[in-house]
Amino acid sequence: MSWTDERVETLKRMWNEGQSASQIAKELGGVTRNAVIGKVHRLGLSNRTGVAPQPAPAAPQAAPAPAQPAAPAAARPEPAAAPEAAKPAEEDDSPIPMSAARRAIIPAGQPLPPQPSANEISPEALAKVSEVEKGAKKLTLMELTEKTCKWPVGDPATDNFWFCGLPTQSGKPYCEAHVGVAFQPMSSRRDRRR
DNA sequence: CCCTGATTCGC
DNA sequence: GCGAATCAGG
Repeated sequence: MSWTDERVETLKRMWNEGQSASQIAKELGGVTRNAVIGKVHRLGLSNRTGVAPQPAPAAPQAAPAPAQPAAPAAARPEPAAAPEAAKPAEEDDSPIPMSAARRAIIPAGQPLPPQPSANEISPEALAKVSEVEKGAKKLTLMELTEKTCKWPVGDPATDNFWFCGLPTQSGKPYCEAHVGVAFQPMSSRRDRRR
């Protein structure tokens, strides 16, 4: 397999969606996670943040060059992300707008099984879950394995029901995001690494 | 042991 | 440019 434009595009999209290299490799097929990571580096997008920080290579500018109003060079707005024409089919692609993903998921009345005894779950975790569910594999009961997140989504009495299916982090039954809401430590633990 | 990304280096 | 092997970490 080779890196066709299409495959590279998928790679970029998934990488920016926060998918892991192994997941991307699985999706693309014919490549290993190493290949994916290697490509990611070659493309120079190891940093998943949408906007490149740009280490300000600005020249020291010894002399401010007073005279000569010069042209309105001004600051470079940095085009940043292009509008990206929406794809016809395919799922909706959101660049992780943490702020917007703050709706009340878990509307009262819905049969949410592992309903955490505690009523307050970290908003971060909730946001992450709603995010993750958009990209869930939507597995059926039979498709679950020890490595797939078993978090149920939707109403079991309707067709709108599936299991998350994303990779479990370790020996847990859920993916990282769902572990976050499934197991709430005795005391709210605050630790943000990375 | 499962996984993650990062780096190296022969091809 | 590519990616397996390896490294470093959770």
